Amino acid sequence: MSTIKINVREKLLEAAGPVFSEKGFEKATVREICQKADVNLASVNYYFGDKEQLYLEVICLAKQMGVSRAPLPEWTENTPPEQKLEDWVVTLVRRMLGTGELSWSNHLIMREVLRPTQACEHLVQELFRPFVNIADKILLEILGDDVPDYRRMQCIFSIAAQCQFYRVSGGLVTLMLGQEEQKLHYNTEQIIEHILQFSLAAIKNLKHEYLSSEIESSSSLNRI
Amino acid sequence: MSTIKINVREKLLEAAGPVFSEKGFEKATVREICQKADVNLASVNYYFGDKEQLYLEVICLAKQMGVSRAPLPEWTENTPPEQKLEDWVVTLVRRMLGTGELSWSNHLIMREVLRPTQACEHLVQELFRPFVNIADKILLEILGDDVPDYRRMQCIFSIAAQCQFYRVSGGLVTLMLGQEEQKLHYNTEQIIEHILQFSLAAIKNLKHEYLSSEIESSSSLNRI
DNA sequence: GCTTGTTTAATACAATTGTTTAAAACGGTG
DNA sequence: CACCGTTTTAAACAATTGTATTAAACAAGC
Repeated sequence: MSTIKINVREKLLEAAGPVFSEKGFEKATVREICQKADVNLASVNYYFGDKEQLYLEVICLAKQMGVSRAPLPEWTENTPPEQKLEDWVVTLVRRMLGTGELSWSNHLIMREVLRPTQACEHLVQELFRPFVNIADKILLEILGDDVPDYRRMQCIFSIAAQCQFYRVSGGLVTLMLGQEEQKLHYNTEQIIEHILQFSLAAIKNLKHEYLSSEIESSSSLNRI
Repeated sequence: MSTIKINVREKLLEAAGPVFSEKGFEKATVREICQKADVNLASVNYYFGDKEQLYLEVICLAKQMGVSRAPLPEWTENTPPEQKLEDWVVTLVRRMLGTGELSWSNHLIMREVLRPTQACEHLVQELFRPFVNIADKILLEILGDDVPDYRRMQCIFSIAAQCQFYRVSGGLVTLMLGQEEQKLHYNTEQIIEHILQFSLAAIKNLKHEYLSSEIESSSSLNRI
């Protein structure tokens, strides 16, 4: 007797998430959402005013789920920065490539990244910028403060770009490789391992570059 | 007397390119295209059958323009592979981030990458796979054949990912950085330079990894 | 000049969209 | 039971879409 009467608002929010994520704002229809939520067609306008307001609330919901779904692990004072960076990348890839029941939130957030609306600014402030700031601190630990700020940000972008690639261009990757090749060498764990190794090498090289330019002559070990 | 009578077909193709690129297939309307082309509404169906056929022909046109717009430079036998890789990256970034009058073709192709339709398979075969094969040969020159094939492909994906990032998430980058910061350190040339340095360091490290694992024990079986 | 095939034009059509409306159903409260 | 505010329902509305239709304009050949 307690669950048969669920709030219509909640039913709408739950039903709208996957639909918006799959179809996008424009192609998603109020009729399909209401049908999936098993409520009357007029309910969206009754409870949310219009379709766009419903969308904004769904985005907010997706943001909360995205954080709680794949949280960063706890670190102690002497956790090495390389370990932190690995955790950070793992978390990012998990959030981006996560599959399963709740993956609609990832898709929806990615849609906002690819084609920002007014909701994206909210995501930047509440989700992206804090997450990037964490990576920035890690890189500061690894690189030291001789490397200028914008160079760290470029590295963060390069890492995030690789994670994003497999989410965004997954269809292309499937078309480029055979499907058996993809299943062999492109599961989530191997993708993570490659991104980490690739990026860590580049970062370490950046550090050496600034080290050697500081010492100038004595260091003969610049890696390239 | 010669130019006042342009083919209606061509007018439609030229007008449809920017519209499809800006709005996407679904949101682009036949009415807007016909209005921009200054032809009658029924012309699309008369010359192309339906909207989708027009779209396919526009994609084909975009592919041709994309290649001719930013071609790869000519190489001689003794062009060093690092130079080739730089040319390759420069070409890819130019094709992806290219602005100006003809940039609608880039946008349109990127739309196909992000959400592949049947037209994408054509793009893979005619545009992406040949271009990736070139990079694969370059990396083979740099890395040698001790590095397995899929590792080269992972590197290519990582490079392409970084190029794609600034095209795909340009709006996000603008939101994350201040606009003045973006204009300072994120113009095309600096993006290219960073991607090159970042990726080349990672690739060289990969080479050293396989070199050392080869030398340290004569048996070549101890990869994992 | 008339005929014939091709192109252009204006309009109509059927389907789908978000939104509104007005009445019915519901749930307490006196 | 009667009343009243809230919620739900079915239907309608206005706008927009791709496409079809039908007739007019045109060009070319005889």
